[in-house]
Amino acid sequence: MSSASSSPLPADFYARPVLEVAPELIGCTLQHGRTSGVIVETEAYHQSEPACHAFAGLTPRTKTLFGPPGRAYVYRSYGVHALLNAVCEAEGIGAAVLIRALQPVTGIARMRARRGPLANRPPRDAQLCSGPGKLAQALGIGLDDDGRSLSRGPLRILARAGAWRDPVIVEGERVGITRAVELRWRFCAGGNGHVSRPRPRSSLASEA
DNA sequence: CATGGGATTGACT
DNA sequence: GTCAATCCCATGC
Repeated sequence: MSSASSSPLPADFYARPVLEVAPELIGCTLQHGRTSGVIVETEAYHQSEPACHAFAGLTPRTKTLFGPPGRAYVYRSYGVHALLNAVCEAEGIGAAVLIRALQPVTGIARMRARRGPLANRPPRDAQLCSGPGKLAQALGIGLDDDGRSLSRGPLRILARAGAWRDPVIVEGERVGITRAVELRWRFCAGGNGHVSRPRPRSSLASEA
């Protein structure tokens, strides 16, 4: 019937320029155990620009970032939140796509339980995964997942399917960084209500 | 060994 | 709009 189950993206999908991969991940499904959601917001990072962790070179923290493509790079932000990235380009090059927001699909009750009572206030589902720290908490992704494959095992990203086969994508500037702020390396699903703030400026005229 | 910064979130003015 | 919480790790003495 209409619920087409799609396949995990192979490692080769990620072995390309990070600026190609980042927009193509919009509409794909991130799955961890029984919880999953459609990716509606991403950002690209590359060792050539100073907002990327790899800019300073290979360190213990960024070991995974320089490793083979198609794996998860998970690190702690502000001492509080776990952030999930998909490692891209060839091994030895530090590049990754930060997964910033999901539209929840399965395991929503479990996501609400993990996120706590704050996420149980309306608009509930719009706030469940509307940020990189939020989605990691909702899906139970932690530092333990650093280095894991995104093609095999409990943590996977599945190819676009169904209504998400050809999404409208809006570009904008990356969020929460202090350097290379002018690069428009943020990609969002156009008009989607599950994107994090600030919502990107759409090129479409304002609606009546 | 001490210090400072950071790809965030939630609470508050 | 502002601001603190909180931990990993890069840097420097």
